[in-house]
This record gives sequence, C-alpha cells and structure tokens, in this order.
Amino acid sequence: MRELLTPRQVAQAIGVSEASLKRWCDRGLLLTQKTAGGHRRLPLSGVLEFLRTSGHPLIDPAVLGLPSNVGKGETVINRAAEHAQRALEAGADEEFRSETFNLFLNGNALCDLCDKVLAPAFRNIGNSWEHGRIEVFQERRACEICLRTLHELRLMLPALSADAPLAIGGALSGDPYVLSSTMAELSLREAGWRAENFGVGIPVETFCAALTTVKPKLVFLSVSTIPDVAPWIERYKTLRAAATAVGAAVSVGGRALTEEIRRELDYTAYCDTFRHLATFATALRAS
Amino acid sequence: MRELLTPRQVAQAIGVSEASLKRWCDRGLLLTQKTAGGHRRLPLSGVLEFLRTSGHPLIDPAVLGLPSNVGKGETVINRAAEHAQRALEAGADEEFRSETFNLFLNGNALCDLCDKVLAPAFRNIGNSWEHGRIEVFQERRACEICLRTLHELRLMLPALSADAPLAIGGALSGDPYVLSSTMAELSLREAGWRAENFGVGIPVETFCAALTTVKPKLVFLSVSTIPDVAPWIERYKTLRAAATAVGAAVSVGGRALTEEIRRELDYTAYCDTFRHLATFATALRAS
DNA sequence: AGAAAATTCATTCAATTCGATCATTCTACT
DNA sequence: AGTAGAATGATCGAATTGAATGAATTTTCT
Repeated sequence: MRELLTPRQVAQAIGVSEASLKRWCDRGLLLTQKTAGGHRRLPLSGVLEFLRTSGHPLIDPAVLGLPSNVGKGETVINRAAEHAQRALEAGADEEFRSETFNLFLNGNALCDLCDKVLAPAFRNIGNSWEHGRIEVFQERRACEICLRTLHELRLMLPALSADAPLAIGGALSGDPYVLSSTMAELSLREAGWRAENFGVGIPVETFCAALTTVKPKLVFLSVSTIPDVAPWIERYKTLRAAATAVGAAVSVGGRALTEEIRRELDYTAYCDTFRHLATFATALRAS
Repeated sequence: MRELLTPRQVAQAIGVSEASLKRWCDRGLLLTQKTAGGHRRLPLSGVLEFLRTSGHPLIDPAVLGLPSNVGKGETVINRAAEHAQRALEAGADEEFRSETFNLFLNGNALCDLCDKVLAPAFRNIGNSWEHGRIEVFQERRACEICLRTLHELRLMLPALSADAPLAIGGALSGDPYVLSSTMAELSLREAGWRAENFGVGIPVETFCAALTTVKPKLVFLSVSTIPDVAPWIERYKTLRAAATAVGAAVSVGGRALTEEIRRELDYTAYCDTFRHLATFATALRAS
C-alpha cells in the first residue's frame, strides 16, 4: 500500500472535485505535505483521520490502494488486467467495480475493455483454476462479480436509437461460459445494435425459431467450448442455413474455434476479438 | 450511476421544495451525509428507502436514473406476476424493469417480490415451456432480463453495515437454475447479510474449501433440480458436516426438496420462501 | 541525461447550497 | 366557524462547489 497520495486520488476516493479537496487542504482540514515544487501530497493516515473525524463518506475505497494513472496506455491496460484478476480472485467486488468503471469513464470502449482487461483476467483465472492455485468457488464468484459489473455498465450506454437493428445471440447447448456472450451483447449495444443475449445452452432449434420469429439482422454466436466437434458442426450448419434463409448475418467467435474447425464453417464474420465484432457490426449496420 | 445526490436533485425527483427537503433531512427522515463545506449529499439508496417506507410519490424518476414510468401507476402485487410473465416471455425488458421497480418503490420487500411475483412468473414460464407454448430462447431471454433487473435492484439496497455477517451460497453441480440463488442472495442482503452468491454448478469440495477459507456464518443452498437423489444426499451431507465443523448454519430451499428428501437431510433451516429465508437470517443474525 | 506526456498548481467564474427569515397553507381542536 | 400550531414554499446574502485556464512540476519514456 502506498503511503503518499496525490490530490486527484484522494478527490476520487472521497468523491469530491479536486478543487474542493485542495481548498480543504489549504484550510487545514487534511494533513498535507508539499513536494519541493509545491505539489500537494497527502499521507494515507491523514486521509483516514479526516474520514474518521469529519464523517465524510468514502465513495471509492479501492482508489486508495490503486496507482493513480487511469489512462489508455498499453502498460496501464496490462496492469489493469492483473489488478482485475487479483480483485476478482479475492472476491473484492467493490475494487473490481471501481477499476472497471474508471477504465470505462476514461474513454475506453467496452469492447476494448473486454478484450484487454476482462478476457485476459479470466484467461488467467482459468489457468489458476486448472493449476489448482484457486478454488472453483473463486472462479464462480469472479464470474458473478464480473457479470454484475457488466450489467451495470450496460445501464451506462446511451439509449438505442429507434432504428437500431436487432441482433440475437448466445452460446449453443453444452457451452457453460456465460460471460463471453454478455460481452458480445455489450459490444454490439455499444455499436448501436439492439442486441438480445439469450445466454448459454441454447439448442439450435430454438435459435432457428427465434430467427423466424423476431427476424434479427445478425446472429452472434459465442463458442467457448466444443464438447464434440462433428455434431457441433452439424448443429452450426443448421443454424447458418436458417440465418441465411431469413437474410441474417452470422458472426462467430470464441476460443474453441480453432483454425481447423473454422475451415469447416461458413459464416459472415469470424471475430477474434470483441473489437472485431464491434467494427464488423458497425460496417454491417451502415450497409 | 450516481451514488450521491444533491438536495436539489432529490427535491425535483420527489416533487417538493428544496426548503422542505432540507428540513426533512435535518429531522432525520432521510439519510444525509455532509461535505466538509457543510453541503448535504444524499445517497440514492437512502432516498429510495425513504420513498418506500414513507409512501411518498416519486414525481420525476429520471433524476434518480430510474425508468420513466415508475411511481405513476398503481401496481398491485396480485396481478403483477401475470404481467411480469407476459413481459418476460415477450422480451419486453423495459416494461418488466419498470413494473418491478414500481413494486419495489411501493414498499414491497425484495423477498416478497421474489416470492409473489418473480418465482410464480418463472414457474408459469417453465410450464409454458414444458407444454411447448413458448420457445427455449424465450425462457432464456426471460432469465437474462430478470437477472439484469435483480442486479440493478441490488444496487439500490442500503450499504451494508461494517459488522454484517457473511453468508455464502449457490447451487450444487447439476443445478442449472441461476435465478433462485441470486434471489436468495438479494433476500439475505436485504436482511443485512453480506451475501456472496457463487452461482450454479458448485462442487461440494469447493464449498467446503470456501467454508474454511472465508468462514461464513451461513451457507444458503438453492436446490431447483436433483438429477440423482442418493448421490446428491451424500454430497449434501459432506457439505453439512463441513459447515457444522466451522460453526456455520445451513439453510436450504428450492422446489426439488420434497418432503421425502428433506427427511433424509439435516439442516439449520428449510425455507419454503425467500421471506422465510429472510426472517430466519434476521433471527440468526440477532443471536 | 533529456524530451515528451501527464499531472498539478493557483486562480477565476458561474452555479449551487447554506442557514435564516417570512408569508402562506394545511390540520387539529375547541 | 375560529384559532393555535405545524408544515410548506419563497427569498435573502454569504459560503461552497465544480469546471476551466495557462503556467509550473512531475513522471515516463527513449
């Protein structure tokens, strides 16, 4: 834990503007040190003292332990993934939430957030789990926390325009990974699509029924695991044919889709990343 | 989402003058925090608490970030289940959301909301699905919508007190129904517990590991389906023994727990409804 | 070590909120 | 009907807040 904090960190942690915080420092409400150049530095103990004596609420506790740079730089993003992983494994939902929100509010697109922070974090969590470094409940708890946060981020997206095209999607039966279809849904919503996520374990037949019922312009399919390749490909072909019949595009993605499997498949777009999905969807919408 | 609101925002939202609102704050009718400069800040959860308990109408929901038509109509909890079912089957998420919020703001406890509206609605949806009246995707979409709304309601609960006891829970492997453990989590949080939901498909061993790691005071187990009774009971007994070893209570619930099966089980409490769970948890907390 | 990028500085300015006071409306009781 | 007491809404000057500015400082790279 860091000892000295910048005014910005403290301002964010207690939920006031930097200007007000500095005024409080100058009024002596907070113990303040100064660098040789005149910049304020606030010892953590003094901040805690202030919180105790003034009764001021602590809005964002996680910031007090976090590095100050919340930007878009590569290193920042990498560190964010590690941080997210640690917070998720520890079940520190507040910390994870505030870090994710920071990244979003600092202008990172949701699809990039998913690609560069959340997906890597869960890849690592998956690794930890396979190597027995963490328990299953930690992985499940992490999913719950992340899902909650994603749902909250969804609320922060701008309202859809009336002419937003419809996309439906999810994962076929046998695929238990709920997060990636939610991430795909969010990426599409961010790109202006009315994306409906059906979740995991959707039989192909009901996908086809949905295609004819709600007539989407796009079907997104998240493929995290394929228990048995040959029948899966057959099922996919059924879906693809149904989509083509109603003029819907099909985008597939997910780490189970190896190059070999993809060679067998016919699709409108294969998306390596959620960013790919978003750009593809934007292009499709324009046409 | 804004955590803290200014008196002006709240005054506009509930349709009274700022002067009156400030008097109410000073009389303790609304939970109020103050900035170092003496300005009032009102946490959203406290405002909602006030609205729910006082029955005061909500004039301008948009200010609080709520759906635009909450607080408008008289929503009776009796017909609500049917309405919710229709909206969920149709994928009308906004409609479902605003109706659920209405019920919440009208002072209905979350556990009652789950018991009297959401659970019946999903029972009916399950029936419709079994009789082929709706497609699988409609049921899954309904789950997604409901889960999102539950997560949103979670944000509206007042902050946990520092001494809130810890509860963990979820559903054992083989149980696919995610909603009920989330409802249990919410009911417990409303009752002042720091409830952590691990979700579905938790192996018994990792439950035991969690018991020794995080040392909860309560384990809640949601049982919607039991694929094979005898081994399930064995697994449960392992869990129960581990809980007893660390002094944790065990509450079970769910429609798969028939009377026959319950006779075989040893537990601290069997909860027919989420209301039962809440009252049991409150009693346990008091001791 | 040096340059570029990011952060923080002090200050100003418009908007908001403070506490207090006053006229009006509502309610309960005789 | 009449009145006392309480709650409401409006208004006031003083104080607080948050955003923006250009200059100075710190951090992060090469």
